[in-house]
Amino acid sequence: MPADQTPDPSGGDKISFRDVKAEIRRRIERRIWGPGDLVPGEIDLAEDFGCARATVNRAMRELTEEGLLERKRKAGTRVRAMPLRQARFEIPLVRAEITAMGAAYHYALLSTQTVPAPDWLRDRLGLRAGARALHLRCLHSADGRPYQFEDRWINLQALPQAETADFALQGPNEWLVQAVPYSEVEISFLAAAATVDVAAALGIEPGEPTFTAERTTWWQSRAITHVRLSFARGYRMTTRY
Amino acid sequence: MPADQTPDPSGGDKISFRDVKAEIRRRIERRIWGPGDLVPGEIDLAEDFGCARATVNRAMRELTEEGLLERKRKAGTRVRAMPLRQARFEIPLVRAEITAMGAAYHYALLSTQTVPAPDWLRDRLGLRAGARALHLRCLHSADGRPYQFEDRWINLQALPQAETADFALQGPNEWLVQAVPYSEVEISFLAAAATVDVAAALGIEPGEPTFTAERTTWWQSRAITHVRLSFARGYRMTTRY
DNA sequence: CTGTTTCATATGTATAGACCTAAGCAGAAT
DNA sequence: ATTCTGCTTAGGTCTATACATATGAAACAG
Repeated sequence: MPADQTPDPSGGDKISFRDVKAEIRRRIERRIWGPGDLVPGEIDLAEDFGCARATVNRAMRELTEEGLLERKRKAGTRVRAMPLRQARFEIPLVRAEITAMGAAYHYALLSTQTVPAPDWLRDRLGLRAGARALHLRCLHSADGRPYQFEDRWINLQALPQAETADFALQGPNEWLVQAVPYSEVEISFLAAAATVDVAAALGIEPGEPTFTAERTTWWQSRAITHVRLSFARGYRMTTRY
Repeated sequence: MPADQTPDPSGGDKISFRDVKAEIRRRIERRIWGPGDLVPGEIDLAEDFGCARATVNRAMRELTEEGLLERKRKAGTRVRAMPLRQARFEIPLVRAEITAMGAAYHYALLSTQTVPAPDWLRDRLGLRAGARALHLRCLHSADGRPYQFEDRWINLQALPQAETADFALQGPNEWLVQAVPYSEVEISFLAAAATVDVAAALGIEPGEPTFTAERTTWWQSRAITHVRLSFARGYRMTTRY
């Protein structure tokens, strides 16, 4: 995780929790406190740094959150023997992703269909037999070139208003965000061979490796939607930390 | 992000920042505070909830961190119109990943070679012409089945001790973690067609879609290592939030 | 009408003090 | 030796208070 973005308030005289974080980081990087070592308690550090315990506490709490420290009551705080490598990916809406690249965003609805949910979908979303689902296929383009193919299923039991919504102009993702405020999500990434229709939509060869994301969304324990996103050739999901 | 893991301290009488978080979450989910709305100030909320401002502050700070709120001084706090979808992936060592599945971990070093860094690598790591690099190829297996093929390059200028290290028993990843404490990382995920040697190592067909991670690591602005990890057929990287 | 200054205000953070709680440890009881 | 019991300790959190800082908005100047 990058350093905090607030500018260095080094003019100030009081010690900030940021200063404490930075100093602890430094001591870990320089191996002054080696992996697995027990670090001094909050009270001692507060005294060393000339600040309140709460300040040290916040610094250490955040460093723990970032994977550098391990804390346990009574046992004290230790430098993680093996720093937790964690990456955070922002999952923007396609529109935002494309316009952020400075490209023109274009959306097209390829097909809509209300059908009985297939078995694998019923299984995935926990629907009863015979449940109906809305099946959408869309294409998102950047500067006229296919960027992402969206294959979406919406649970009509949970979201009946989806059946009458118009997805010709607004993508289902954007419609859903305004229809369902906040939700539990399971997302996975995988490499898949392009199926015939994915290949046709993206303008690639069937069987080509395709970076794919699958996302299932629940709201208050009810499955709302399942989507499979297939990205154009050469797509990379990148982050720094 | 999942709810905090600490057990509900509902026996307590004082209001916890967790309670405040949960209640604010509820109000957002139930649309009591709709997207884009300005929410009451910390002082008002503290009064409402019957707790100190610091408690409300922590609750709102964390919700902001989690992408549900937007805060600006003087302007106040708003519900994010479009909640920031962010996923955090833990990048465990392969060993941990495999043993966590309950499978037996096995590591094999396929080849080691000290060579002049190829152009693409020099470019990637910012090395000068003629710089030497250590090139390793390894296979990580789960219950005897290939799981991940590792194609790693180590900058010998930055880490000369790598040349004499023994990677026959310990994987380069684990060696590096103990050699370089904490580092800046760029990681990307992509779908690639298996090259001949990747396919041979993983026991798949050349050209098969392969989930691939590429990671470059710096320490104090010096490039340390670049690695390309190719995962076995069917691999998925999954998370919930 | 536009650029500048001032002011009020919401958030951001530091502090001292208090109490809670998990958990390591030691000594007692079995 | 093993289990139980309490003491002690380090972190976890809340409170009340104070000051810092960014910034929207209003007052003001050109």
